[in-house]
Amino acid sequence: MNDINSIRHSLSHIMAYAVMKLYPDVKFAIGPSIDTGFYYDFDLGHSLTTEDLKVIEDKMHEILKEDFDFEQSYMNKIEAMQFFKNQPYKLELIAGIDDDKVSIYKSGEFIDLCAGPHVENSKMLRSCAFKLTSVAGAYWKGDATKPMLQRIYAAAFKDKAELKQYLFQVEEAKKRDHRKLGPELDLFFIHDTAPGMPYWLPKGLKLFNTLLEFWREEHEKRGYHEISCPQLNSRELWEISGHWAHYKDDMFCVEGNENKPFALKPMNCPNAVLVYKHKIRSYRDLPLRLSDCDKLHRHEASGTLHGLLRVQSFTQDDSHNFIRQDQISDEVNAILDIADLFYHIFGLTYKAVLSTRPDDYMGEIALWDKAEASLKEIMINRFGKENFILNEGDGAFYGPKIDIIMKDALNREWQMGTIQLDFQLPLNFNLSFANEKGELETPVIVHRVIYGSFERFIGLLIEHFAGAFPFWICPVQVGIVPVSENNFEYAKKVEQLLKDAKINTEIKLGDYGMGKKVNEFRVAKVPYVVIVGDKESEENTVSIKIRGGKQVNDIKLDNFIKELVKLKQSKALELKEDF
RNA sequence: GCUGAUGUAGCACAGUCGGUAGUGCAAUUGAUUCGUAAUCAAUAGGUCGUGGGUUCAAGUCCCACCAUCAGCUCCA
Repeated sequence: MNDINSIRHSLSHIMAYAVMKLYPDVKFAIGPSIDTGFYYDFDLGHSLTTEDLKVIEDKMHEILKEDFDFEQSYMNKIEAMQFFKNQPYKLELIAGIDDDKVSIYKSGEFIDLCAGPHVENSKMLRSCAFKLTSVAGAYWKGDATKPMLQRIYAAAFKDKAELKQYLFQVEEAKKRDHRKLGPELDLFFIHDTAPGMPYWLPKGLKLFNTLLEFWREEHEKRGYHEISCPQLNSRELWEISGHWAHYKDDMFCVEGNENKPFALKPMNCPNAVLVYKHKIRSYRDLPLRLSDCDKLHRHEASGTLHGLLRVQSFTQDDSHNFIRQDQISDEVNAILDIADLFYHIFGLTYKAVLSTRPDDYMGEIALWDKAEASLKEIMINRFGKENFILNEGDGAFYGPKIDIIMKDALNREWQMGTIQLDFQLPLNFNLSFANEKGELETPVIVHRVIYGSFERFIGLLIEHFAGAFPFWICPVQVGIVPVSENNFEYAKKVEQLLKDAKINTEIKLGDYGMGKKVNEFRVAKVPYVVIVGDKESEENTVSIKIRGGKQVNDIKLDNFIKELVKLKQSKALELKEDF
């Protein structure tokens, strides 16, 4: 009965009790349990600081010394409204309850509108461990137009050991944070003068380009045609596409010469549409898949930026597929196949979400219904009925969509790939193609990305692998350490041969000890450190230290290179350890 | 954008009651020519995020702005 959720939920009531004692005028909102503890939202009429948390936490411990039951009782709505007459948020909640019977919990002097469950008695919470971790603003009912409340978050577990373990895990996860690892590994940095616009360093760009190259190969095989379009477009284009009306606050605008306003493109769609319109199209041209990896700029609210995961300048691995209505199912399936391939190669797991027609939809309802039915069928066939999330009414106004969600090191969710059907843009731009009878038909546009954006995907990869990437995407695949200056010549020969074989190689010819050089490569998480001394140069071999610590000696140089080329081609997740 | 917090050398950090900034690693130079997680020594490096204010005196106190961090909202 006293599962961890009732414990956490009960502790949230204890916290509310403590806040009530410290701030008698407080208005209570809601206080649920969450994965790692609980929170409670309060309206105090003023904000809380970190110091206040300590006071509240002390008060909670004081309350827990008391001995009281968590008593459930019921009221009808009228009684409840009367009882909570000074609690506007509770009144709103009561008004929203369908049943006339309302559940109330009393714990000590604190009485709350609550469906439970709770532990039976405050004694049962004494052995538990909790820590108030942060204060944050949170909008009432998650609505930015409603008042901002003060939310207190707490971590809570069955005992001290579990809490300590959790706090330790959080610290460990922070070490995987791409914002720390990325600059440390010389992949990228972000300067204060260009918030949310990453600088790609040589190693980071190498990784970026490896992903891009893989992407190009796989998409060319599947009938995609890459294009590139203007970064700056006249405002007129955005007015036709409808973006100006909906999106102008998020666009970086440029005052053009001769009073012609321009804006940096926040998405590629209108340009792709112009490429489509560049020629008269026939049904024989469809599906026409126009992909592009141009840079996009979106002005984001200042508090939302997050390393590479939420930036203002980024590169979607975009494509706009122009198809006939009866090609929707096949096309979406083919795109999901690509997504499977790409995520599988990196060992990434994901969650798929189908979002359907919102209230403010545009277009023909029959087309929506048909498209949604086929998307649903695809999802059920691929993931099983229970293994995808259906967000009714959460689609874009122009069409239903499938999103791919992944988690970062700290379990925060990020949208990666997305497949969006669009019935509206073809109408805004008056797109057409000639069918078999020579009549004009309107195509459907599928907007789709697989990585999502290279920036976000790389951010996630850094965290997923903690910087120790699979061999084929490592910016430095082999590090070379000569034992002494006498071995520089042979070391350079090894370097040249590896480079000829297109293996990313770095050599350390500095005037300092080899131990330090080996360590530098270890810190940089280089998969193979090649050590060459007199013995190796005489025998034309290498000794290697493999990432993780294993050592292998006396490997024939030509064999080593051959094996690395094979490893690179295989795109294996694991390093080869036997040579 | 909103709520709270943070900002000292490339990085990690110290700096007490307001008295004019330090340590380690990295860098540079010299010595060392070395067999696997960091050779020794010396040197250099900072308008303490930016701009105002209080004060005889500000890294330290106050205000504004910028950036970052934890959330909320939004989003690839």
